[in-house]
Amino acid sequence: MEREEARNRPVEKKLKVTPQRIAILQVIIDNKSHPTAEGIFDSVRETHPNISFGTVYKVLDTLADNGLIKKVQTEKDIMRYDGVRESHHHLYCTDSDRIEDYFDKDLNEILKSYFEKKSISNFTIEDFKLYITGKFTEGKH
Amino acid sequence: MEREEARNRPVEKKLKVTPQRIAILQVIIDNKSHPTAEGIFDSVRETHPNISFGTVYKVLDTLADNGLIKKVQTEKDIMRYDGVRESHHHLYCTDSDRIEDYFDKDLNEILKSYFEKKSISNFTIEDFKLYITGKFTEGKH
DNA sequence: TATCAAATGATAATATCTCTCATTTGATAA
DNA sequence: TTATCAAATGAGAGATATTATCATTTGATA
Repeated sequence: MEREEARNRPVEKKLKVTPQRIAILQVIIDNKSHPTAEGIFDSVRETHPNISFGTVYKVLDTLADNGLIKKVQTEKDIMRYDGVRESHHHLYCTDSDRIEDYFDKDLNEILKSYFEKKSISNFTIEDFKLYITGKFTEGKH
Repeated sequence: MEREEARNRPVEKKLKVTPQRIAILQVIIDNKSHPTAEGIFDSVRETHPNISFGTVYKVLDTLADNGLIKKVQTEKDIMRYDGVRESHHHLYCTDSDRIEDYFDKDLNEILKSYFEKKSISNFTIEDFKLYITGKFTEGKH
């Protein structure tokens, strides 16, 4: 699934399409659970046993700098990475360290129109994201 | 200013009121710019030359665990701390590493009523915060 | 003012992430 | 297809933020 995607994203930004970048992007795109650099490293190692940690960090930085993936902060001091590029919000569980994406077009509209009317002095808004903290309840979670 | 505050907060949670805790809280409450652990350490050292880094981290963790201060994530992998306890949002500058508090009661109301009507499946909301990214423009910033 | 759980200070250890640089490689054009 | 070269990689050292350990000290309570 999404085989093309991992190859196409670097091209968009005129970045070299290396096997390492494809593999790393593939992991992030397939894995919806916001993996850490270490998790990505472990996964990529399965198919690229020689890739180094330094490369993983550099690729992640490059991809994030070019907006091809997003860095996500956690309560802990570990970065996580998100391959979803459409505007979305995050659900943070206060029990576990889990983060889930939250898509809500209505909410996006409300926020967008709110800040079209109301500007913040001395600040130009580029983007906003809602961090919703709480607890996952029963069910599949 | 706010001299009592730093003494009272630990009492609320039945934490021991130690000089180190008072000093650290004082720095965070006085300093509106979301200081780092290092910045806090440096400030506190001026009045408590023997305090250790480990103590600063432990106090910060204890205070944050008890909700007396808040941990704030940055794009970098450094934690920052916020002494403001009333509900507020954050402005992130994409140029500098600066974070500013953003208070907006109207926005809080809109979000609150939105999520009263619309629930998220399998998730119980405890709190939400809007992370607004953009750039500080001319003026005092 | 005696007691003791809790907090502190000193220091070592861990973990995440960055840097350096020699080598390799993807993209471009001859 | 092949030559060229800027850019990317791998290996390993290094930097920095944070945590752990533990003997000593201290704040709160009785």
